[in-house]
Amino acid sequence: MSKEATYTIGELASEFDVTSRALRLYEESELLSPKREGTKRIYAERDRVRLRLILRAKRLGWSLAEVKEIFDLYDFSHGKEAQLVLLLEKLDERRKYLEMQQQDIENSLEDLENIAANARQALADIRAEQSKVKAG
Amino acid sequence: MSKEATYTIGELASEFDVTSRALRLYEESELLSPKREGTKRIYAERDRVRLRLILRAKRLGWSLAEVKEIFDLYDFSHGKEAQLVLLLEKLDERRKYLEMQQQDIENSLEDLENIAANARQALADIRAEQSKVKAG
DNA sequence: CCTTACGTTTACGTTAACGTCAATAATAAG
DNA sequence: CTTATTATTGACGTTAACGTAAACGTAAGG
Repeated sequence: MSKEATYTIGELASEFDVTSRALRLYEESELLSPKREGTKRIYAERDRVRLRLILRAKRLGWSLAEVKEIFDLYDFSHGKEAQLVLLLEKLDERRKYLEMQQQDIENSLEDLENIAANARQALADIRAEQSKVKAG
Repeated sequence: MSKEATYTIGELASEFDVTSRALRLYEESELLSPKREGTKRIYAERDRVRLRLILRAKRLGWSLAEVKEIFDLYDFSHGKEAQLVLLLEKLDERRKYLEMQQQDIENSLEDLENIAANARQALADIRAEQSKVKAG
């Protein structure tokens, strides 16, 4: 009996801090599929979940087309063997890329930390020198 | 005495699997600064290192402008206190974003693995059904 | 009834990161 | 010397992911 929660475009936009223009683009790109109430878009929980996924994917550098590919494979995978095989292949491909990114991030964090350590040392040196001058 | 290794644009391009057009763009964007030998670009080890960093950053979704910001801060940080403080702030900002991406990747990997597990199960079911039919 | 808020479609503008010529030069190989 | 190969500088084209503005509809509140 519990009617699922629904959202207007404005609500979703402000919750996820995106513009309604973006939400309309995601719909045009077939990533979201809100119902209509007259002319107005009504987003369901499913759309909200997908929006969260879209934005996470974007933070990792995915294009909308890449997100759509996974969504589509997932949506159409119920049944056919060939589709399932294809889905598994694509998932594996994505997994490998994510693991590469994981390594990239670790390396980046190391590099940043090394630079930061040097900078902190240089800063400490400068400040020590300034105290000496003041005290001298 | 050891003269450092140098590279032509073609060599670097093929080593990193990018086009020479991209290398020229990175130079125009002030990310690389090859010397010239007449009119031809001569890349040094420093450029090669930076190119590696650029490409890694790109895999993580950075824009060229973001890469340049860090390069510049790093290059100009030797000396001034204010610059060092700014550098440390930016590094910390980047670190936080990288950590968010790390979390995003973990979540993504979990999601992909769940989908894959379901797909493998569905595939196994289909194949078991097919064997039954053949055998029956 | 008028305003305010929120929504709609249509359509042109913008930025980043290259791709893709074209015309030309320098250099190496046969 | 001729021919590839590799390079150069323009300069225009392209795609993605929105931004932005115009012109309009609708529903609520005072």
